[in-house]
Amino acid sequence: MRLFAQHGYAAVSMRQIAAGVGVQAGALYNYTPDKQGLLFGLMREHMDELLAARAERDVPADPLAQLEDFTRFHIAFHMERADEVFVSYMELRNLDAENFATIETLRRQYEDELEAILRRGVAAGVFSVPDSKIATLALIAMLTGVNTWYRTGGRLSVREVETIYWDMVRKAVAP
Amino acid sequence: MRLFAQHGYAAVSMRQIAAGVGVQAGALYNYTPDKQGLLFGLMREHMDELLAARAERDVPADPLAQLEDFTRFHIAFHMERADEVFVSYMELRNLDAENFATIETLRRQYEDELEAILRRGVAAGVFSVPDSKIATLALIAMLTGVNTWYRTGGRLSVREVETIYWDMVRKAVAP
DNA sequence: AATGTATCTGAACATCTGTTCAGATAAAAC
DNA sequence: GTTTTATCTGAACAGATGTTCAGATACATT
Repeated sequence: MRLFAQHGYAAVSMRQIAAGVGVQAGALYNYTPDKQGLLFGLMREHMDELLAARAERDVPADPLAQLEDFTRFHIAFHMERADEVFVSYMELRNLDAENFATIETLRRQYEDELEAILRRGVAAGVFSVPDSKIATLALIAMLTGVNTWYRTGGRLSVREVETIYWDMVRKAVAP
Repeated sequence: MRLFAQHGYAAVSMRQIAAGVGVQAGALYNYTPDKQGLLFGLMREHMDELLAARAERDVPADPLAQLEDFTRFHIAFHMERADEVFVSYMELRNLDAENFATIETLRRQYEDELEAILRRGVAAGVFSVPDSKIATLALIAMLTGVNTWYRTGGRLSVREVETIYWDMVRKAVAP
């Protein structure tokens, strides 16, 4: 996973992966049908864990608290899995049509959770967004952007970053 | 460029590139010292054009108008160069240290323009952001996210997308 | 028409690619 | 202690990779 994140799926050979886990290349084929299966497995696992972790949280009552919860969850989860996030966002094009569709469905599920929050908030009059679908994608892009600059050990804690982004998210959807 | 965007730098061979321009692989070496030089050339050209296009615009007077101008410019420019943007954001890891630093410097220049706008706005009391550097990166990530979903010929025009995002940007940095 | 310059071809190079598989090795089940 | 099962090795495979280069081709200048 670290190898894929650092060099890219296509640039990493089965022999490098095998060396990474201390084994010969041929042995990998006891665990994956082919190279793409390996990538797909990692991606699917990541998305499953994302949705599972999300489902475990108990949802607050009002949309504003739900949005804050989503924001903090998204940032915290993505920050502690920088490699997985990177690969899952970057290597989609290396999946064949079927595998791509599977991952895309999972991603859509996750996006739908945020969109549902926004819609409820708009209906309740506590949010105002020009277009709930676009707002969803815009906010997720903004939040996921943390991964491009955050490095553990920097001047800000995860909690502080959460708060900074929450401030902007809250205002962006304010009426 | 289209090939790099669709399949990724590492997944595209020199022979494929050559075929794309109707030539044999060897002929490419009259134009680039090696494969990475080709990627670097495309990236550098893209960043130069970005900064040049930005420099051509005459800047509005107040920070609010400047921010709107930046937002609309960024979206419009990035939407009409989907492939270049995609490659420039995705293939950074395939550059060696020196080339990477060059591109990174150009990107930083661009980000600094937005940050300067934000700082002026904060100083003038028309903006309020928790951290101007982070806000810069957050906004750029959000705006660049358009490239993940927008397809020409969809239900929204570029101008409409600009306006939708501008609404969210404006509110996100509001006092 | 003859020369010089720039570009392109097509083959060759050494090396790497994903994948397969017979046989070695180890662990588990009886 | 023997047999079954699972896992790993190491070599082999056919083909692709980036890059080089002598020679062909086309074009511009004299």
